[in-house]
Amino acid sequence: MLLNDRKIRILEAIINDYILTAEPIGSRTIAKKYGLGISSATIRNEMSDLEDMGFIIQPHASAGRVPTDKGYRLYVDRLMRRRELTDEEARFLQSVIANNINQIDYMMQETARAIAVLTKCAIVVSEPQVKKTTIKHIQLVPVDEQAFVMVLVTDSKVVKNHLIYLDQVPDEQALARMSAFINESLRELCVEDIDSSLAKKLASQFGHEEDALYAVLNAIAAVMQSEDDVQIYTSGVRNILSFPEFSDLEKAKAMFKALEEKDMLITLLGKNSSEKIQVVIGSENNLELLEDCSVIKANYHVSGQNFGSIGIIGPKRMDYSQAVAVLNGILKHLSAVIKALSGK
Amino acid sequence: MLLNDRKIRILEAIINDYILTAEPIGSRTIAKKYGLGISSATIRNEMSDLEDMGFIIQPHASAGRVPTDKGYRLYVDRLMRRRELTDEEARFLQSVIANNINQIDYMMQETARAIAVLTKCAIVVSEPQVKKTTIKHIQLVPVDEQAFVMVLVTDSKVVKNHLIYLDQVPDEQALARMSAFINESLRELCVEDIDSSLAKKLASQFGHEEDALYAVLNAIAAVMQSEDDVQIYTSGVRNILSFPEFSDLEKAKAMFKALEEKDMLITLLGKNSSEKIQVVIGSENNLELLEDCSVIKANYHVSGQNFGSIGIIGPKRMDYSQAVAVLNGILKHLSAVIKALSGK
DNA sequence: GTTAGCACTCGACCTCGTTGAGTGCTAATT
DNA sequence: AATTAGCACTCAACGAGGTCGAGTGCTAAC
Repeated sequence: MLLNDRKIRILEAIINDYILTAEPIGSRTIAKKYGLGISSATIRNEMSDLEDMGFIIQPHASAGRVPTDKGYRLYVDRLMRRRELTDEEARFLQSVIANNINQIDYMMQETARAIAVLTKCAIVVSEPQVKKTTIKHIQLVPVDEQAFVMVLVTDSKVVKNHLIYLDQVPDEQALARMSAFINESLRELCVEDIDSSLAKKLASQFGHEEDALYAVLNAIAAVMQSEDDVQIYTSGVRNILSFPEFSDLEKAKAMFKALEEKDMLITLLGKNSSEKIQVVIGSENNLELLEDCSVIKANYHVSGQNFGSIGIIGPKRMDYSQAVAVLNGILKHLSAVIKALSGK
Repeated sequence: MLLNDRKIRILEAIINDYILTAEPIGSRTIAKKYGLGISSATIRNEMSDLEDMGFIIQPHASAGRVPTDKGYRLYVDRLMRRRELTDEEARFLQSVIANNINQIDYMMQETARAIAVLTKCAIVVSEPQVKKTTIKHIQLVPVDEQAFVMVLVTDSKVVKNHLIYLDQVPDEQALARMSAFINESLRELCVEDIDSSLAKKLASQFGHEEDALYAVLNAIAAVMQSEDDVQIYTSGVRNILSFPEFSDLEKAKAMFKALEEKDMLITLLGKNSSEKIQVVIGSENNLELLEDCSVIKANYHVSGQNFGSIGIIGPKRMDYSQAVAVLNGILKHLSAVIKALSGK
């Protein structure tokens, strides 16, 4: 059977209406609401065909039609109008990015919150993994008689703190010397390169304050360890309560629970590092718990560095065009801000 | 009317049962389930008295009784069995505290998450305010040609990072000198003491690299500014969905929304800094949105420093004894860990 | 190929009677 | 005087039955 132009127009009407109302839509409604110049009976025949082709389905015998995953896929690929962000949306996103540029690992979380506000969807963010990046600088900063801080800067400008407690904290000068020594030894090393044999070698080279040196190297390893498994944050999860598809409390609960399962979210955001925005509809994600959801996701790279991934999770009838526009907007603003800062 | 022993035992039975079942409880049930040795008719009479005294109430004419705020208050003050944490609970909390002792500002959030798991309630945490504490140390750490990090350590061991972008980043030695100079000038100063006149004075004293110095002082001010309004975090908010009192979707939504209102949460946690655990029942908190909830809260001080506050929010029939035990446990473990670390 | 007409389906909603848990009151019992 | 048994009454919850309306598929006419 051929998917002629009229069928497409009808399918488009069904999907647009369903996105708006979340109610199954019947032939008469289409005839009345979307002046296609044909009668409801004709539309009925065409709808029957569309159902045979797998684009729409009847939830039960005497109900209207609802788009299937295949229907949404066609919509996203061919029918959806791609739009730009409104000025207001753009300004909002830009301000969030600009305001958090001083704490890059925090920025993605704040951005997620902003997207949640704009799209009214749930947002998942994964942080960049430190182990893939190299150590740029280490600095030991005194705190008091029992503790000092190890500050670790990676080449992707992520800064991590780690308090180190010790019976005998070296004085400020000693800490500075040790910082310099470690920096000299570890500069540009990948975080993965640090192991116990390296620690031993360094300790013998440095020759004194062994306790402190070991503690620092351990701390570096600990930071690495904790960053080793990807960090995942969610935001705006409560937004799903506003969607009628989750007005069943059990479904809502299941959804909340699903969005707490880190492993699943990692799978969801995926490992591919394409810079293109991806739309995953319903069961395409192969995750049973989220088969009623769609995900729009993107990876962020700035000058070749991975800043993490963002996924927008909503019901299958979510506003795809907005979601895509928002992710595109972020991509644009992020590079713009970074470029402006690096002064070129 | 006198609140005699028998009335108290009946009230206790009602509250205990209601905490368990969330259903209004009638005289016959009490007679059967809690062998008090009196008939349901007698219990009916006593319940009628208890209602007159304001301890219980009938939600509607032919229903059983439910405790009032006054009833819960009596329960918490006089009837509730105070219990200790189980070994398992204690171990769990201790491990969370110990594992995050290296990042103190992060520890409270992780602790909140742990409490949410234990109590199945929603948890609110407020961070300690930097402006009340003094600057212990500042360190400038190079990142790359366009940026360096200002690391700020407060006397309560909280460490804050702030990336500073500049056309001309001073080299490592210059940064070190500037760190030393600022430390010398600001040591033990309260964060509130830094203003533009001080900045001018310091800039003229230091004499060179004015741009960078101003940027750093601004950054210090910015950190102060952002910390100026209390930071509030929530955890385990979705737990409220499991309580039957919020099985009405509208109520659940209202609750979610309420727990996003920062101002309200600040009011809720309160400004008083008593070290005692406080129980606030229902409308005692004077917040209409949360009048169906109770809050158990505590402030944490270690060697006189405020670490922030934690509030456990649940329905009025929550497990008060567990909530109190958990907060007590945290208080204990926190001091224990800190003491162990400071080596005394 | 399109449309009007019609029988049919089925969820949503309303009404109404039944059930059962609960109360308060009164009179009998201890 | 306190307790209890008994009874009439109340009311939410539940299920059965009925109506309504939005929707369909099919057939015959245009």
